[in-house]
Amino acid sequence: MRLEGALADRDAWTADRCSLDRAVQAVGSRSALLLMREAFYGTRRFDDFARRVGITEAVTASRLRELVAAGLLERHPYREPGRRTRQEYVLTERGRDLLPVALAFMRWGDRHLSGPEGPPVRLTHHGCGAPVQVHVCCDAGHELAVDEVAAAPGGRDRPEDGDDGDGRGADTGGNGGAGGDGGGERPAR
Amino acid sequence: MRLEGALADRDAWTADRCSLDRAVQAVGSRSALLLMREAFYGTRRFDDFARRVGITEAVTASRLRELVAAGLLERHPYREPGRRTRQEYVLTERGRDLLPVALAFMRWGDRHLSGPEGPPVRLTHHGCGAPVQVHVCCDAGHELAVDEVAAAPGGRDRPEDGDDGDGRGADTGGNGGAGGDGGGERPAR
DNA sequence: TGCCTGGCTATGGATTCTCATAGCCAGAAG
DNA sequence: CTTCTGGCTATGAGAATCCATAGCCAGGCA
Repeated sequence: MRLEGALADRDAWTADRCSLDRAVQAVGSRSALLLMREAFYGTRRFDDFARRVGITEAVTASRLRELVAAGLLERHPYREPGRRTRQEYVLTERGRDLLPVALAFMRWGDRHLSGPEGPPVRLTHHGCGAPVQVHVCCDAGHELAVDEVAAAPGGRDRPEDGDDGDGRGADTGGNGGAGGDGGGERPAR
Repeated sequence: MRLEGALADRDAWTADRCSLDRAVQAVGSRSALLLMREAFYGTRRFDDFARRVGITEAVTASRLRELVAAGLLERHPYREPGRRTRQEYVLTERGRDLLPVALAFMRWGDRHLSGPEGPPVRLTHHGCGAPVQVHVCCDAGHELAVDEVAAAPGGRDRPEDGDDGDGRGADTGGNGGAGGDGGGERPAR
């Protein structure tokens, strides 16, 4: 990784606003990540989360509350005939945006931590059947190795960067427009 | 996400060998991830790690030892003139493979957690200057949304990603030059 | 009315992670 | 030899996370 501009001297700046740090603090616990995995698998109900993840109901309640507070999940009331009203937990746009994180972890584990039996779950593209990967690439389509990534000081939006710098709520839902850039948004399908 | 084959009934199987879980247990702590971030930034020495990450030397020593044991970093002795021999910590192939995880977290934080000031660090492709993204896509080049990912039972075989546990060094995602590109591996747009 | 059940909460204790502080060791300096 | 310094380790306290075990509450059911 190459440090550019004001970042060039690594001792001249601190990473106190680091997005990686913030993200890890927000959703980096094991149980939170496993709950998100289940949400990606389609789970919506409290006790399904607890049972499928294999954590206690107390932890489930606590993490689910945090994930809702952080905006990754939303509570929606539902009611089955003859049953009382319950809450289900559904992914928000922000929660869905965490997919690359979950899959990147999963793929790394597949590659480096699965024993001779191989990985337990295989991911493919439902449309074409090809294996799923998580890539680091630039908007021009090049895949990058570590030493091809350049880090420069950030700041408010620059036209180039394809996404809303804002954060909070600004859903990328359907393509927030954002950057003129002409790339980096939703794929064709 | 679509569950296929034996996975279709989510209550008929348990995720006890889950790669995501294993990966998180192995390198999911905040300090470990931040140390890896510093390693990606180019840091190699003990006290630089401690100071730049902002954790105590005790934690630094402990995590660094774990990361070496897990094969993400390697200790190499070095010696400056007039100084005694020291150890430096350098990324292994397995450690470099964690880049998508770190950057996926970072990008998510950039997008959803950075305040009005915007993200503190901007990542670009050193070669072409375009912003860096982390994509979930299939080998055919399609970028995938959550509901396009299919999960099927895994197992050994599958030459492509069946890479074993001890595997260091293998592969690196066939791309090597990557660059050739012109449309090959990139997300379809 | 009273009991039962599914969904969620509360409490206590064991682990794990982190910080703060102090200590150890191999050379360099004197 | 003694002292100093950079690199690393050890120890104990506090916080976060997790498990196990109750407990509560709304509504269905008898």
